Amino acid sequence: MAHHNNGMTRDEKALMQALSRAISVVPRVLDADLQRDQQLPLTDYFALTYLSEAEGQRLRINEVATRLSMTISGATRTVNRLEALELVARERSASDGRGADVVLTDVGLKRLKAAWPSHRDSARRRVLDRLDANELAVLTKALNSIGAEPDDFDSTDCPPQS
Amino acid sequence: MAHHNNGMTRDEKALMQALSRAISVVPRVLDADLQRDQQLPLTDYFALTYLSEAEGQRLRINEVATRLSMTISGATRTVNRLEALELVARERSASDGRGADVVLTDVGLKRLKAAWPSHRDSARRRVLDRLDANELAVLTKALNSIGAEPDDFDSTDCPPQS
DNA sequence: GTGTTATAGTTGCCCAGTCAAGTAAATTCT
DNA sequence: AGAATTTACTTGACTGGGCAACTATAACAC
Repeated sequence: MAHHNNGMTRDEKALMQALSRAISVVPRVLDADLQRDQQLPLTDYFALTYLSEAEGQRLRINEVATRLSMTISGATRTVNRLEALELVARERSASDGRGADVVLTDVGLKRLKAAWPSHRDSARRRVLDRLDANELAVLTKALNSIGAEPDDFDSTDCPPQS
Repeated sequence: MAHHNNGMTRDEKALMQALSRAISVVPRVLDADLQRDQQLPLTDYFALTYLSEAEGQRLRINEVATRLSMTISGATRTVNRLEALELVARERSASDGRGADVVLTDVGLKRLKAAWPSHRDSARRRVLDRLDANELAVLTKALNSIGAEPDDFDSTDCPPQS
């Protein structure tokens, strides 16, 4: 019953619990808010946002993937969805014919502008309003420092047993 | 009210960005670590953990769902997976025949014990080692306060701390 | 008792996103 | 130049999990 010494402390356990709760809950509620108000999935909204901020309102697929923290194939499918709605267009890159630039369309920009207030309010209600300035700063720094590989050991081979 | 009439401040934007990155990345890396080392999905690992901590090592499906922050149907499927591996068993509840208790089996407990060091190390490497004591405390509190509905939610959601 | 409503789970259907394999253009090697 | 390799996606197969509809039991009304 008791904690073993080589385990986590109570505080560490509490953090991991809080983290896994937030990880499940936050994206769901933000997405639900946006879907309800704007019929736009959160991922697609973010993709539009990143495009709107990009030079020439265009990004390569892999840049979309990076910004969304998803795989390239995931980004491909996201762009497919947006393209079907004509919120973005694919343009074969002049400089590199292997892949396409994803370009924000006028419709896409309008859609983004229309969705923005809703997402902003949602983010305030669900997240921002509940944090004071200090928490905001610490949280931002802390969240940015977790997750990524400490130092890449990708060449890990198969575990002992087969 | 703040002094920005329309958008978010730079800091607020940075937070939302950090949050959405962490939300994508953290579960993926923790899950990948555990799958690689223990062939056990993170969700299933957490389910086993909650069962091991429960009175009589048993929980109703809906309690599993609550702890995992997922829907009841999601929890049903998680339990199905675990049951197929014989890590848990369903037992029709004596007191309420509508549903089942999910009981941790001996095999399940062994599996959990075997997986625990791996998950602990993973959590340290990916998360805990990168935070100092103050960050840990602030982050825990902050993460616990975000997400849930502001309007109509039970104050039981705000966890007391000792 | 019978009928009605509420509750606990399960199941069918769907969607987003991952991985691995495939394709096509670009780059490097010889 | 042509072959080999690397890069930049795309696609097929699959998985996890959500929603809504359904089943079975329980509880309440009469």
